[in-house]
Amino acid sequence: MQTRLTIKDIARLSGVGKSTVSRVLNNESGVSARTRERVEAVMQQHEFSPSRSARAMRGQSDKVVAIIVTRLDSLSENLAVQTMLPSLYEQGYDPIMMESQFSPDMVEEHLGMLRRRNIDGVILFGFTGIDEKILQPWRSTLVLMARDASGFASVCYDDEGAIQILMSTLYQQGHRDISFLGVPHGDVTTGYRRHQAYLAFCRDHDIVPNAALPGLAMKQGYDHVVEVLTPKTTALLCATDTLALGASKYLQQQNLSEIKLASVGNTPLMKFLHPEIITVDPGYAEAGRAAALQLIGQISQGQQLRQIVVPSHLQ
Amino acid sequence: MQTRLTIKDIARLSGVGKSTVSRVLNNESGVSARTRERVEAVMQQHEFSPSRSARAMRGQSDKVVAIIVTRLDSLSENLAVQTMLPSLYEQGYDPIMMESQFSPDMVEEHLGMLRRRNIDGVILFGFTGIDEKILQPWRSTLVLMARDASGFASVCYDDEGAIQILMSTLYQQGHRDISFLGVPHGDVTTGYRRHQAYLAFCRDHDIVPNAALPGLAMKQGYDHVVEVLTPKTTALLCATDTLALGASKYLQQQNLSEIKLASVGNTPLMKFLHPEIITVDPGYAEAGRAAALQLIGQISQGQQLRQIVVPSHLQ
DNA sequence: CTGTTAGCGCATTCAA
DNA sequence: TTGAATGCGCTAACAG
Repeated sequence: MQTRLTIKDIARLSGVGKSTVSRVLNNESGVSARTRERVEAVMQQHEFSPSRSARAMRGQSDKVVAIIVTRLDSLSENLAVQTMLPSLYEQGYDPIMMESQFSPDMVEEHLGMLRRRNIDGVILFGFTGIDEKILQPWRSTLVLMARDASGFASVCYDDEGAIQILMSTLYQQGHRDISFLGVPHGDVTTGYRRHQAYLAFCRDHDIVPNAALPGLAMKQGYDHVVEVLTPKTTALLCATDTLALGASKYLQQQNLSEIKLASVGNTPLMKFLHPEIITVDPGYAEAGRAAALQLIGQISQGQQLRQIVVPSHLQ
Repeated sequence: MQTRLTIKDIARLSGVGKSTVSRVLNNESGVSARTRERVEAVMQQHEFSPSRSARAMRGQSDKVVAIIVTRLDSLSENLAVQTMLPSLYEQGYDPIMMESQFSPDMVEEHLGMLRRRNIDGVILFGFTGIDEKILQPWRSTLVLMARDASGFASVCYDDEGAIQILMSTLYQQGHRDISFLGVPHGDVTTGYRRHQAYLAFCRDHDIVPNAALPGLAMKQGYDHVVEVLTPKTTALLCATDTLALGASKYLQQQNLSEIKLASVGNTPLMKFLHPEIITVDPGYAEAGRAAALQLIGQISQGQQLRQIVVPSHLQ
C-alpha cells in the first residue's frame, strides 16, 4: 500500500499553500478561479482524495451513519434500505448496518456502541418496546422509520390511506363481508392505526367488522385466519404481506381460495407467489430516500425534525 | 454534544502522562501493574473511549470493512451476513453494506469508493461476471463468499456434499427418477459444481439424468420445471431454494404435488411455506462467521489466505 | 486572495 | 517504568 498523497503533496505539485488546497477541497469562497482550476486539475490527475480520519479529527463529521433494521431479512425494510443506501453514498456517507431483532436491549447496546464511535446519525426502524428515553440523546441525529414520536424526525407510511385504498377496492368489487388480520395495538402504526382504519371504513360502509390481531409473523397469519372466517366472508384484508403469505397458505390448504386477499406491502416475493392478491405499495422506496435525505439534512445543516408521511399506491 | 474526554484528560485525572495512558489503552507492556490499574479505573469511571479518527490517522486502519452482497433481499446471503455482523462488531470493526445487484460494474464502482475511503477490508459475495483483475489490488484484504479464486481467500459452501446428501436421501426413499433444476455453468459453484455432483450421483446409481439450468430466479424455476418432468419423474432436486419455490408453485398449480422436492438452502421462508421439501443447510451461519474471522485475521495479523469450505447439514 | 501557524487526539520515538 | 516531544492530514485563525 503505497503511501497516499496528502494535501501537502497537492499543494507542492500545484505550487500553492496547503490551506488553498483545503479551501478548494471544501468549495470555500475566496479562491481565484484560476488557482482553483489548477489545483483541481492536479487533484484529478492524481486521483487525490482527502483522508477521512484527518477530516473527522478536525471536528468535521466522519460521515458515517448507522441503519438499524429489525431484521436483515425483513422484506419491507429491505425495500426501504435499498433506496437509502445509494442516497447516502451519493452524499458521501458510509452506512453501517445493524440488526435489532426486535429487541429494545439490542437497540440500546447498538446505540451505545455508536455513540462511542462518534457516529453522525442513525436511521432506526421502530418497533414495539423501544424506550424513547434511550433515543433522547440522538434526538437531533435520528430518523425513525415506520413509527413516529413527538420530538423526533420520522418517516411513516400512510397506514390509514393504505387500508382505505384496499378496502375501497374490495368494496367496489362487491365485497361486503371483509375480515381483517392485523397486529396488536402495542404496535401503533402497523397495529393500531391500520386496525382503526379498517374499523372506520366498516363503520362508514355498514360492514360488520371481524378482526384478529395475532402479530407480525407468517405463522401467526396461518394460525389465526380461521378465527376471522365466517361462512359469509368473501374477502380478507391483511395488515402486512407477511401475514397475507401465512393466511394465503391456510386458505389454499383448506380450499378456500375463492376468498379474495388484500394486503399492505408489495414485495417482489408476493408479486411472484401470489399475483392475485390485491396489494398496496406503502411507498417503501420513497420512504427510504426520504429518510436518508432527512437525516443528512439534519446532521449537515441542522434541518428541522420533520415527520414525513409517504403516500401509498395501489398496485 | 459535550466535548468528549481525551487521553490527555485521562492522564491528568489519573496523574500520569499521556503516553502511559496510550500504553494502557493498547495493552502494551512496560507499565507497572499499579499504574495500569489506576488508569484503567479512571477510564472505566468516565466511560472513556478513544477517538477512532485520531487512532486511524496515526495507525492506518480505521477498522471499517465493507460487505458487498448481491442483493439485500437474498435469503441465503442474509443468513450469512446475520452471523458476520456480530463477529465483526465483536472485534471492533464497523461493517458498511453495499449491494452489487449482480452487476460487475457496480462492484468496481463500490471498490473504487472503498479504496478512496481507505477501508480495511472487503467481504464480497461472488457472482458470475466479476473480473478478477479488479479484485487484484484487494488480494490481501478480501474474502470471497460462495466462490473461490486462486490467490484469494474464500469461504465456499460444500456444493458437492450438499447435492450428494440430498440425492442419497431421495434415493434411500426409493426415488429412481430424479430430475434436476439448476443454474448455468457460468456460475461455477451454484451452477457447474452442483450440476456435476448431480450427474456424478446419477452415473454412480444408474439414474438417467434429466436436468435444466435456467438460472437463479424464482420465475425461472417456475417456467422451466416442465422441461425436466417426464411421466416417470418422482422427485426433483433444485440447486437453490429460490428455484424450489418457483418450481413448487408450478407443481402445485398443476396438481403434481406427489413429486418430491428437495433443495439446497434452508431459509426460514422455505421452512414455513414448504416444510415438506427436503432441504440441506449449506452452513450459511458458519460461513458468515468464518468469513468475518478470516478477514480480520488477514488485515490484523497478515494471516494466510485460506480457502474455506463449510460443511452442509441435512435438515 | 493566499500562505503561515497552530492545534485536533493519538502513537511513537527518545530521554530520563 | 515513565513523561516530553514530535508528527500524522487536515481545518481554522491569523497575517500578509
